[in-house]
Amino acid sequence: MIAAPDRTPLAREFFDRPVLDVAEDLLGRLLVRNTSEGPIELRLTEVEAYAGEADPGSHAYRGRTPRNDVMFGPPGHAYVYFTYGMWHCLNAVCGPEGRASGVLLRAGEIIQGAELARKRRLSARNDKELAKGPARLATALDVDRALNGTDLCAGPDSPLRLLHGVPSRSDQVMNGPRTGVAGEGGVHPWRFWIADDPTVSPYRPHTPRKRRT
DNA sequence: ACGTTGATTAACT
DNA sequence: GTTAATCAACGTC
Repeated sequence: MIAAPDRTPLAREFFDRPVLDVAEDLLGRLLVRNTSEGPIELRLTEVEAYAGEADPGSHAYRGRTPRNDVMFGPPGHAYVYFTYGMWHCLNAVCGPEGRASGVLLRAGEIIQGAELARKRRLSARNDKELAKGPARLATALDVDRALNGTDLCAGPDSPLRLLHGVPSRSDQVMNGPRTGVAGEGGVHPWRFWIADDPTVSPYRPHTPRKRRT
């Protein structure tokens, strides 16, 4: 007998904790996107923690700007940023207000609305690739900066929410270095994923860019 | 391995 | 005000 996942939203207090605790605890939870065509639901399988202004890997490292403003606000809200001229990535803001920590939602398994996700991810060769990577996840769920600042703890009519779902057992949670983070920020094993899950993205080390002369 | 693409920001005038 | 380097990535080669 398998218990049905808990479909109540995560409470504000869930996010108002140290970011590493929140990151690990988010694995197995449900991310629900209400689109005009219907809901898309995703079970989180991979995340990364970003620890505020002291973290060289964080957008907040150089202080508060219009772009990262949401990270400095109250926990439990969505921080969506645009990167590489093409893609969006989705984070959940954590910790006490002003701390500017957050969890990047890197990958997941689409468990409902796959037909809607496939329409947005035409290059995906199979359903396991629909949300295998942070920009793929955002694309599959039709997340862009219009959703920046969305309250993830709100009611069922909200466009983007995080529900309790079925949290992963701690003995299935792996951790290691973050993807693509250079220098001292790269030493922290702050990437968390569910062991042996086929929707987890491959690890990619930081690639230094060529300096233009 | 390489090209794509544009917001953001530091470093200039 | 203007410029140029940077960037938590993906798709195609």
